[in-house]
Amino acid sequence: MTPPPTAPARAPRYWLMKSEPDECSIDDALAAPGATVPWTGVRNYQARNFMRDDMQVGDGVLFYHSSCAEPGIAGIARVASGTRPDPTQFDPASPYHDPKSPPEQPRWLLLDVQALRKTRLLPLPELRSHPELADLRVLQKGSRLSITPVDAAHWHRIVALLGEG
DNA sequence: GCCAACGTTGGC
DNA sequence: GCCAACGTTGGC
Repeated sequence: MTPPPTAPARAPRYWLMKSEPDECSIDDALAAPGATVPWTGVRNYQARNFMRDDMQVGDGVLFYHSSCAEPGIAGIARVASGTRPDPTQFDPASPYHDPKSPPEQPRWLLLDVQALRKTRLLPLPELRSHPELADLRVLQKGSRLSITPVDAAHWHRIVALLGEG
């Protein structure tokens, strides 16, 4: 078997990405040039590895507001680039500064996320009210991961709940 | 502000 | 490699 001349496009994957609206809300993302923001500040190896190994341009993103008065899904976005080093890790003035990250081998990565549209807010309690979403990662007890994979079935259900299905 | 859950660090 | 201590996350 010879490999195909171009890599076959894999099925799109889906992700939930948490953002504190005080730092970057869905409105902030939509207002950015090209509605695209560099996803800075990921400082967790599992989340970094998702970006590096599993996320591809075009993947669907549920834009989630966390650490705020009304946590929940606030918009739809897409992965808009591959990964590159997150410059904030080398900035002593940044809260994301990591003095232990070797510049010749950066520890932390980011990718671009393009906001597609703001949706109604789908609050956490409403997500929890749907039994078919019970194993959504963000609903698990103690779930702190800022980037989590979302099953296609969950994605389609949530998009429908957002009134876009 | 509280606190449960989690990830990381570092002594051994 | 173990594991206690610590710092952080994030809903409430």
